[in-house]
Amino acid sequence: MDLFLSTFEHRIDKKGRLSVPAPFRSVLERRRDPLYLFKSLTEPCLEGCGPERIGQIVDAIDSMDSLSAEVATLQTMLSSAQEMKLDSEGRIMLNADFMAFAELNDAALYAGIGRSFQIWLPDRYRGREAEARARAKTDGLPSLRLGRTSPASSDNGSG
Amino acid sequence: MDLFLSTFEHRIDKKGRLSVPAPFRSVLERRRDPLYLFKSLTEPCLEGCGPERIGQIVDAIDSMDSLSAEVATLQTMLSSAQEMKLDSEGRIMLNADFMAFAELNDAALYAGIGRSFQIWLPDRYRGREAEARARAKTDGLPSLRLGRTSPASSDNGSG
DNA sequence: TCAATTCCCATGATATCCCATAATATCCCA
DNA sequence: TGGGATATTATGGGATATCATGGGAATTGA
Repeated sequence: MDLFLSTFEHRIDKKGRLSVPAPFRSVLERRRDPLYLFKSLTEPCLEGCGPERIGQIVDAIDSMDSLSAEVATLQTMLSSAQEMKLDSEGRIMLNADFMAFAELNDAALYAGIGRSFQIWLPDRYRGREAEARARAKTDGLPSLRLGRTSPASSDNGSG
Repeated sequence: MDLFLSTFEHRIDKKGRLSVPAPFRSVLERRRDPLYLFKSLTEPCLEGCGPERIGQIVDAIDSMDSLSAEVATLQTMLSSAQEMKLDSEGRIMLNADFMAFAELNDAALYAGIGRSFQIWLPDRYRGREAEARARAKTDGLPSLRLGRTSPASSDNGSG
């Protein structure tokens, strides 16, 4: 079970190139997965994942009423998704749309969140993190049954 | 699993030519598929796909009651469909009917949505995208069982 | 013959390849 | 355990290939 964890801040050079953190790369390489990025639907950041998540969205669209609002939403996700090709140094190039959406300029922060990761403007991410920690202090933790989920799974269902 | 993803905005030159995005072309070339375009039934845009999707529509018609309204609807899709020939630079020419239907003039936006893609008037597309994102923020994401969908796999099929 | 296409070539912008380098992490062996 | 040797990583730059786009010439078709 290899996951995207931890955070990494990398520079975006003047050609627009951005290194993918080596630990994330090795997760993808181990699975022989290409990397997909798409614009988050709810936050000003980019989401990174492997092909299985993209496939789930494609299949969900096919099985839903094509006139529904949900399908339009899923199509919006797909039409912002892109298979990223890494150069020989493990870098990606963010297109202008991605850069503008996440308001990136010369640096980006990767935040691993398990099965996927996010790419943020570093300062904005750190602000959100501080907010989340403050909320946890006042509101308490979400109900997490750590240490005991369902007994069955070889693949635990934390998503 | 090669899919039509991401968006591309291209110019329509004064001869009426429009480049097909290189990533879309390579999906079609890899499969040795011709490109079909037809008028969307539900939106003011054109739909693009390979022959397998056309075949699905034909098969669906064959299996349905030939007097039903659904059959008439599917037949309408087919009767607007056209196999597009690409020139040596990978461009297509949209006929007057297609241009008028999608209200295109000097630019077009391709939106990849997995197994097919759409061609929009750029500004209109961006308006729709903004609406979809606003809706997602208020209504939440569609109920996608991410991390666990049906056991039927998504990653075969094309490769 | 005229208009509309198709073929072919040119071009600027941009992405990609390949190499270099500095900093850091890892390995290896005394 | 220490410390030098080696590998990995992030980053940068020049050269090359690809891509979108435009225009002239040849070809088609009515």
